[in-house]
Amino acid sequence: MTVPVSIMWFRQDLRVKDNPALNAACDKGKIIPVYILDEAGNAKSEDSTEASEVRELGEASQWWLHHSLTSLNKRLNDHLLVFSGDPKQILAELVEKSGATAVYWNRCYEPSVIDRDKEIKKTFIDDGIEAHSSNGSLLWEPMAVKKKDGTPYRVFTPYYRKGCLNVTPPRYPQAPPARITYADELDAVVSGIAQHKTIEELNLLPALDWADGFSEHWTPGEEGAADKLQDFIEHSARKYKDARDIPSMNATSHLSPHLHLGEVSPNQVWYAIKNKFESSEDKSIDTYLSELGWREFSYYLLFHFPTIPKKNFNDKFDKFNWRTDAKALKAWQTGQTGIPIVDAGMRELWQTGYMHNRVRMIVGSFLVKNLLISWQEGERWFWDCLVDADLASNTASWQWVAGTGADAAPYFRIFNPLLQGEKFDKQGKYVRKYCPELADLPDKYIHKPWDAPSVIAKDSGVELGKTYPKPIVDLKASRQRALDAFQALKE
DNA sequence: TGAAATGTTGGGGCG
DNA sequence: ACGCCCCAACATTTC
Repeated sequence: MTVPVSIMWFRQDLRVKDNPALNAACDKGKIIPVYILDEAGNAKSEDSTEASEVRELGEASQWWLHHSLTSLNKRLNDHLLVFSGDPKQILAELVEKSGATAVYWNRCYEPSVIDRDKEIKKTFIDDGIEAHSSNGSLLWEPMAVKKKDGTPYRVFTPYYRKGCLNVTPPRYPQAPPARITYADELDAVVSGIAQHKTIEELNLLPALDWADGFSEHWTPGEEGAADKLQDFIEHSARKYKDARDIPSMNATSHLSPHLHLGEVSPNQVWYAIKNKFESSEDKSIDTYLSELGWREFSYYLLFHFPTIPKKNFNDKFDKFNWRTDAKALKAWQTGQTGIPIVDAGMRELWQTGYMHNRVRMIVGSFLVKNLLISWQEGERWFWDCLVDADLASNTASWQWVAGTGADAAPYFRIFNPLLQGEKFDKQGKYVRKYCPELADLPDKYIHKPWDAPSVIAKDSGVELGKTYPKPIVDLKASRQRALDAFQALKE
């Protein structure tokens, strides 16, 4: 009697533990583990509607993916088969060549991917091949959560409390498969498939050495994710509520890039925290868990409002006249705005592929409100630079900051980067780290070098317009300009 | 998961 | 002792 063979199609679930699809596939028999870099989307992007956007991965995400696949392959004892091309066609060919009788995967929630996967599932089932999808990435799947009247929530708190917490607890993490048995002679199976590649051949690493610094901060893969989670639980979770706002403390979990590719499931994080701290012994635990809730909310919004990656959630803003200012945009991107906390954040992003969340809000507000440049520009830059770039979180968060989104910051909430700096980076530790040319300024002027008396500036080696830019906008005037512009829209 | 303007209160200095 | 002013500290309102 022969053992049935299944294809385990890895996507955004690059882990072995708590992987429902992998467990189901292993229960069935032997597996063929597969990863496919989807290039189908790029070819048809011309005629795609807003709702079915398929994006090319950002540069930082590509770097991460390369290392994450390498790590997964190791965990699978070098059995991961990697392809580049159209998943539908490649999977079909694999099924045919291998004699597999079933395909397993965990669901993704980007609009275009949902459509694609539905089609794949239907085709297989029509051909008599089993196709099973599971929930491996979310605590609460979007389709299950609705208001009483059947429409989706638009505000976070009722969504999270009434729609999620009060209805069902998140699925408890599953034990990893007792053993993984691989299908025989995988080499023969893939030998004739042109799209078969090695991980290196996917060409995910940037040509320049831009990403070299990333590895000082990050270890992509399931093990790196577990380490970060352990670190967070031991050192930061208990003080999260207040410490998370201080960029120099690095008291956030740093799990976002790991969660994005599913190197750890939100369920594993949720229960690791819950079990460790019993019934939320302090508010920090609930605050952290609600941040996982915001991640869920982003996926929820993307599912129910699939146009949010491109269009304003609140279409009133469609007629807003954003400024086009290539020079200012460039200054923002490169951390040369002359506003220390903004520049520090943008440079952290460039150097590490990451930015502390408090600072993301500050630089976002600055771009959209002080510079009046559209959130899409910011979103695109983050998409390319962030190792945790995630369509759902990135677009929902930018719309939030811009005031165009669901349950968003109101238009009149304009961060004053100077006050934010003084409040959350009192001694300027964060600014000094990423803007070393300002490091010798006294605390009093670290966030406003333009106010430093000339003697002090000179002593600190700071010459505005030379060693560090003058502010590219006047904070007070640009604030007023934004208020006026948004006010006009309202009328 | 703001900021700034405006309003209110209460303590202390002072005539 | 009292009124007056100043101002910090806090609260409320408005954008």
